[in-house]
Amino acid sequence: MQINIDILLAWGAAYKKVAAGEIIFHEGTESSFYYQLVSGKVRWVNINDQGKEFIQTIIEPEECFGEFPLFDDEPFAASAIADEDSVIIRLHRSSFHQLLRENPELHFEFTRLLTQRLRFKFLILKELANHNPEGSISTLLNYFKQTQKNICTKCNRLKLTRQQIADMTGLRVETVIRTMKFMQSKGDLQITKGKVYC
Amino acid sequence: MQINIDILLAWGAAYKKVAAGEIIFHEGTESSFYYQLVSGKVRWVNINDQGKEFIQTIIEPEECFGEFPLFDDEPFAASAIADEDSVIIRLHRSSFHQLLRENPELHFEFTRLLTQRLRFKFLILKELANHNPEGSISTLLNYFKQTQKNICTKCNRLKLTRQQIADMTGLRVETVIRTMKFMQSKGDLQITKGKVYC
DNA sequence: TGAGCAGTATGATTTGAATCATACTATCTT
DNA sequence: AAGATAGTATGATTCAAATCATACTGCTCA
Repeated sequence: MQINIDILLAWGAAYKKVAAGEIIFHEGTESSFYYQLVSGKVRWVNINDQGKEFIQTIIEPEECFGEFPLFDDEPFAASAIADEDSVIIRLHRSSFHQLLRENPELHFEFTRLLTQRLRFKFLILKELANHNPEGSISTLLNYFKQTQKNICTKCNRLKLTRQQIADMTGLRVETVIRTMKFMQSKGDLQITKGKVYC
Repeated sequence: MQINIDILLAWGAAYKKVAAGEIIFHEGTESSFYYQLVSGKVRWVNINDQGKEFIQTIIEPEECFGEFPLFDDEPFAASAIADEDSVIIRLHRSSFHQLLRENPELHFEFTRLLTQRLRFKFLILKELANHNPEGSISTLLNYFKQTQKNICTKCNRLKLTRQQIADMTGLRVETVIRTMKFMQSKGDLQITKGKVYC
């Protein structure tokens, strides 16, 4: 879900450029803005004491992120880091709330987005709880296929690294590599020159 | 978050009694209703092929559940099962949508609820991904404390069984029992006659 | 075109949660 | 009050993912 850039600008939003690797906001800090990605790629991520990352969501252009504080007045639940040079746009929360009040259809779209994100978490959690790497990876890839995210719709090539899959499933990269090889041997997916085709 | 019973009734909602163990709705089935628990207890749960349960949320009186289909037109993401004889109330989706349209403040409250639930999933997922039973259990108990759920606010006694904690963290009940004993030995919590005090 | 680096892949070992089995305790029901 | 059952607890074993180490391949950049 995205809010049309022209609408955001009309309500006072401002662009911001971020460099690859730059932290847009930190988990645990307060927020006063609505964030939307214009171009580039951002990962919405938790980092533990050992520096290990858990990627909650990979944000793509036109998608919003870091919206929790706007609705529950709590700090950020995860950090946002740019995977590549990116452009984001942000709107102050008071303007954002007013925008929703004056545009109920937009509010419904937003509610739909939160629901889709919550459903995704239900899906991933039930798989993680099964302690079955193949199930977790399979479920994640199926989700990407259905939502047309992170997979090339023309050639079905997975656009993510094994490490990113590992970071989204709580598994180790070695486990993801071996599990995907196994899935290839079963015919569940194809691997050519290291590239995965679902 | 709850919608006042009188409002629900005024908009055409109807009560329904469910017996302990009764399945209110099944994962994967379609829905046309908004559900709210009036009395009793319900668990919102995924059940895998081996019959193992993953409890996504324990629903308490005045809380709604099964709301995803209302906003994203997809089937139920988990099943709802009554833990004890309960009373629920439900409103047809079209009336529910109209109720929100005519009451923007209610819609905002609902958005806040979804956000809180999403934040809880972010929290549990990042802990599960760390493969650290003590961290997962500790985080869950802290969450219950903060939200005053499942813990007696007068004596701090945990109202859930070890099995329920296991079902909410993806761990085995033996692991939860041993980990809680370990946490007791560290002074992180107290156990008296099998009862846990946080 | 070649060097360097990111990403993929393989092998060996460790380890802790799962698994299986069984006993004990608290609670409920008659 | 006693029997039955749910829940807690303990002990032993298994095993698959984590961990550690190292090699190979594809891609980027000069």
